[in-house]
Amino acid sequence: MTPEQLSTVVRDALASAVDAGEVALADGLPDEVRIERPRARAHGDYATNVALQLAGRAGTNPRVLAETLASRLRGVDGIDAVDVAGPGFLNLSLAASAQGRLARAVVDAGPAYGLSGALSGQRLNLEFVSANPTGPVHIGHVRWAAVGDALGRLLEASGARVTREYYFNDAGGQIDRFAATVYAVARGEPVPAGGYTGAYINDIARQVVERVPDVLDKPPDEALEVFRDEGVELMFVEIRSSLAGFGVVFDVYFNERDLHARGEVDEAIGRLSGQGHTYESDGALWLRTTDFGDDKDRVLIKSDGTPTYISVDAAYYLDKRGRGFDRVVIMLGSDHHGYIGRYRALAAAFGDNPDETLEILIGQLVRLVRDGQPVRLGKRSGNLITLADLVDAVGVDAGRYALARYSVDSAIDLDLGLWARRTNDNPVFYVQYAHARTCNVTRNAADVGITLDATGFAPQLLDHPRESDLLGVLGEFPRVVTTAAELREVHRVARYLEDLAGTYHRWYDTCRVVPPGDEAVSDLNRTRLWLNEATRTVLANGLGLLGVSAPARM
RNA sequence: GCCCCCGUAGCUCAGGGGAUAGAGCAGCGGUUUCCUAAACCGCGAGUCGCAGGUUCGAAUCCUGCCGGGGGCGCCA
Repeated sequence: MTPEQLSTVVRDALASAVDAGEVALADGLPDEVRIERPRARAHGDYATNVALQLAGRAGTNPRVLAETLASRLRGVDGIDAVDVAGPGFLNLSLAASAQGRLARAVVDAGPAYGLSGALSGQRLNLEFVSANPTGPVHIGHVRWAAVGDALGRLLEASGARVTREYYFNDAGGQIDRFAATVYAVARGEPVPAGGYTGAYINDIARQVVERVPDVLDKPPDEALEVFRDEGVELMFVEIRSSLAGFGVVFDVYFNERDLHARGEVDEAIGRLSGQGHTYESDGALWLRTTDFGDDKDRVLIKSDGTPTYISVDAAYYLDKRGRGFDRVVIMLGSDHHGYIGRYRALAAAFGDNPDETLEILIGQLVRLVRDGQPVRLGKRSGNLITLADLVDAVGVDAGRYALARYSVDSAIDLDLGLWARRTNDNPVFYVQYAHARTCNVTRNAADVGITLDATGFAPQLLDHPRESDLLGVLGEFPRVVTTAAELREVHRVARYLEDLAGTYHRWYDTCRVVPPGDEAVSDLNRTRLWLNEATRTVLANGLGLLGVSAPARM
């Protein structure tokens, strides 16, 4: 029996008590009865505080309500024991057979175990990374590369339709400075003020000259354009390929230039003006974002006649909405948190309810540390550490896992020494090792003739406390996935996997699948192989959600 | 001055209002004629920053304060 099924059973018991007139609920039945795994084994396999929650509404005291439910639950098939404890908790213990059947259900579901329709019907646009094409992807972007990609997988697993999108700022002043820098370096001149530094600039300059050999003979204006177009293109190819090397591929790479070229920026400004949300002052056009909760108004068109980034963002927001997304999710670094107010104001100015159509996720700073000292210098980009530097130092799996295992609300220091280590103080190896171990058990079992054969599956034999523990953790997985998706908290999956890995290792230590020595193979051995395979399935599915590999051998 | 995030064991961090606050690491002590010891078991370790409030019940929600990090352009 899964926690979800148990939850339904308890709700049914409540419903029948209401029907029988034993309980009167003012606002009707709750939609869902929450079932949790109690920390202490003495409190049963599962517990619910439903009686504590509803006693007030039922006009009775919690223990009385709990007893009413308990008497109805005691007869239910698969439930072994029901106790009322403390102020009114209902502690439930399952029969081993009812709990054990989960092993087979998980194996039968395979890669689908953990998928749900919790978010079905939602169309989400996830924008993340969106690093400017003026340099390589650096550490400031990498957290969202790992977390955003994993979040996309989680949302899809929960039934949402997701588009991953990269916004490519290929217009504006920073690109002008980038082009000027590359042009200057190609001519052997010093980097102009406000320009970019780093070894990658020399690479780009050299490659542009290779692609357009006569570029330096062109008139400066023309040459600058070549450096702009070619340089940005080369930079973008590098960004895409470094992200792909990190396992992050976007469905849409959106060019800012297209917004300008298609007139969408003018259109967005026109719409805002048409609805009376703008005014002129100091020669600039302002958007009255303070009408929508922002702390000050924002400039849409500068006094020199060019649009600000807010105008472009307005156009981009409209573009996304026009493509049919219910919800526009944007993931940004903490240095952009001030952006939330104005972006929400934009959505509101367009007549949307930002609580429903816009979600801005803020990730706190990531620093890299080695031997207790902050790592500041990257190889390719002078003062910045790049994605490639991180992958060089710890590899893709450890990099992704390390970034995904902490709440994005916390600033983190990643210890490169730790995450590169192949020991169990490195959480990603602890989890991957558990997976490799399940595979090894399967291989050894096959050698003595134990295979996943339904005829030998006897769930009532999985009655060891460690088996109950393991089955309990396996049963939580679907809810961990949907909770993580709903809360946009990817780290919950990583923490769950660490819990599962530990529970598995403890089970493995005590409960053998392959019988020792010359002992005969029994149904217990055969049934345990199902449990082993169920664990492998969940470890693999969970690691897959994080974009981390699940090795069969280590 | 205003805004966002954080403050839990020596360290790094989990902990969606519930029972005796957890894990990993570090420290100390153990476990292998038997599926991978990259594992497992045991021990010690806490004023959940402080003060109020809401609640039957607060690490969790609210307010204020203290400490740390980050931000507040007609840059993007």
